Amino acid sequence: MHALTSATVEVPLALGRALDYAVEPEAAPPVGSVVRVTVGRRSYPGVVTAVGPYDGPHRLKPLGPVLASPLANSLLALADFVADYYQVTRGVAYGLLVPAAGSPAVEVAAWRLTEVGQAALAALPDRRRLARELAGHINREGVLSLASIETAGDGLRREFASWRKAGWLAPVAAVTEDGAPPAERGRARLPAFTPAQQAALDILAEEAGRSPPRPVLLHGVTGSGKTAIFLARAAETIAAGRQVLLLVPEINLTPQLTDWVRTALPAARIALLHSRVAPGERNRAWHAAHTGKADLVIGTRLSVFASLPRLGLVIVDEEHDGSYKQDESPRYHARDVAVMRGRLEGVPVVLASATPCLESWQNMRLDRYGYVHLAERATQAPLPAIRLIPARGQRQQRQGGVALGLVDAIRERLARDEQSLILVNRRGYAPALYCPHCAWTAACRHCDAKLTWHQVDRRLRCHHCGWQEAPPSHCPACGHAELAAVGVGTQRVEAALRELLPEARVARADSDALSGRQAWEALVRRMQRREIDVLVGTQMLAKGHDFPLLTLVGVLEADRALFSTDFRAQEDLLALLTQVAGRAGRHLSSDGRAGEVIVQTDFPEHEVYRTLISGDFAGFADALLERRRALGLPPATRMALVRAEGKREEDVKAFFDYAAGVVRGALSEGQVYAPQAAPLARKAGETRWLMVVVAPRVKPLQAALSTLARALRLNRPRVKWVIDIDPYDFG
DNA sequence: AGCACGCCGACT
DNA sequence: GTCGGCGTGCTC
Repeated sequence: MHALTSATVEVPLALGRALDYAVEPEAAPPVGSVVRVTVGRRSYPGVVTAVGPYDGPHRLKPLGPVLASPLANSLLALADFVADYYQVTRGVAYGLLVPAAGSPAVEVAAWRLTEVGQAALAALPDRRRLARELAGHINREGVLSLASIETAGDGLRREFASWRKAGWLAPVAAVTEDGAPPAERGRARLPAFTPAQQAALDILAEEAGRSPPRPVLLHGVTGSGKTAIFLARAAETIAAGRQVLLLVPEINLTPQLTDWVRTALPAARIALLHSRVAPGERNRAWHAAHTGKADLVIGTRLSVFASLPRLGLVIVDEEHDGSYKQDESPRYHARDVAVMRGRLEGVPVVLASATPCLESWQNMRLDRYGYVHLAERATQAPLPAIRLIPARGQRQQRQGGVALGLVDAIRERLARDEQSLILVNRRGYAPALYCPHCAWTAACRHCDAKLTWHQVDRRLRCHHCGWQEAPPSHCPACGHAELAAVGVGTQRVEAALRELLPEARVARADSDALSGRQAWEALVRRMQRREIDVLVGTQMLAKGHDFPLLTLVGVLEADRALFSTDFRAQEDLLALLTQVAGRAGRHLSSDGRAGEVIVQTDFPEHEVYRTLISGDFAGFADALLERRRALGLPPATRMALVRAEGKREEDVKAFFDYAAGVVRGALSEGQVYAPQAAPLARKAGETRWLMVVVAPRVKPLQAALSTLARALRLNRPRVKWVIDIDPYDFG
């Protein structure tokens, strides 16, 4: 009987254990290697966690190809942390570490011009600008280096792809990397720093020199030059021969930031790792990071797990942004994972924001984080003027939800050939179709939600499950003939503005009007070409491009956040308003005036609005923190949510009877709140409940929930359940 | 997580 | 008579 050798592999499935594969003893890949394996009839990337003799009962399948050399132990430790903390299997957590496309490292390092290509190029008309540009990247030996493509723009990459398809290029097997020394690659081109910026930079350098370094909160008002500061740190890190990880929120802003980074760090080798990058490209970027060929990785939340063997600095830009929290399993928070990664690797972490989240603020106050505050703008442009105007009460003075004061302000911009942006926190035309006679409202038959009236195609839509239907001609309850659309959504605002300002070119930007990236980019171009005077849209406009001629931002329906059931709604509103204020304030108007922000509110005395005007974020955050402490809410405590949904309500209730019992028995300190119907108690035909668990510290919370997770995986309940640690979404 | 197998309802 | 619902069990 032969002694069989096996490699134990964690696969990204909710299996709860690793699988063994047959390997040749002398050809076994080392622990930590990324490999491809077959599970059932499908193939997955996995991570080798052990190699040794096999004496188990299974008939082993052979191990697939090795996709990448071993991941660092610190990275495996990070995944172990994620598995324990967020209650997912080790396999799923390890799945975050492997390249999404999961194909082996590209062997090709460069491309050579073929004879066909040479001939074609010689006959190329001058007007093919992109082709000419790409040809300029070919060196004297007729070789086009991969690096020049990786750092190129979309257009050039498309051109490159078409050359390949046409057979103009042939692959060249791996050539030596371009050998610019780190000092050169870490060269920075940044504007001269103000004394305040220089002081901030000094503190960051000092904090980075601590051993071990602690995370630093880089808190700076819009326009204070935060980006320049962390890029200067990035440059120093690269010059020292280390790699930098720059996390950005999941937004359309990435191309702009990327351009900025490329200008500031002209010689750095940059890899982009966000979901919009095509799989092949992402795979290449992953390997560039893993092999140490990339100096800087820019990416969204998933890239917090990028393999970076020489990691020297982690930056989380807009650290308060909610898109860092994944809302599907594994429900990790990239900011928190970044902080943990910094701790595990002994690397400094910079958390940058104009409106830090309370979690980070508290850590700063407790001296767990360093603090750098930039209170002044680095540019000449003054902060935009904030104006609060009444939203309700004067019916005749507003139309379609737009106050006449705001309409006048838009008119002023039209006269000056400037642009306005109107933010409405709700899409559709009106959030309800209402019978004025009997108070009936159109409701979704699958959810506990009202249907939204969409005027554009005259349909009623559910924004929670996608259901749509034609409107009834008469009230189904009382037969009344006239149904009224009540409330305000983007479509109604758009319609109202078209009517009030017939000379204005009005466009709408929400998920109904813009599906996909092209539509968004087309809109951005139209804005840049001044083909739009007034842009009406949802929050998606708050982030995003810089429009030089945008001098007015109007905000409608902001007060809704003040009455939200979400305890974080107020800080989120302040962050949103601060961000949109930044949209208006980037540049001076033609006659030298600052941008203006007009918020329609009936609560001008509310602390969110007062803070927006005063800029006293510290006072706001400290007061909020005090209140959270009094209420026993995060970040003063740690919270977890157990959520479950099922077709039958009794199943869901039975589940929570059981789950509540398990957690009550296992929680040593803290509190298990009674299970309750979720805010949207019925969604897409499913009954949804949730249970809140709070503890003064993470450890007991985590212990109790891992007991629950184990119990639930053992005796599978008849409902879909999730455990959400540090929840942000209570829907 | 997928995917197959398996046993009970409304339809080409 | 078949298509298809999701309960149960397995993946090396």
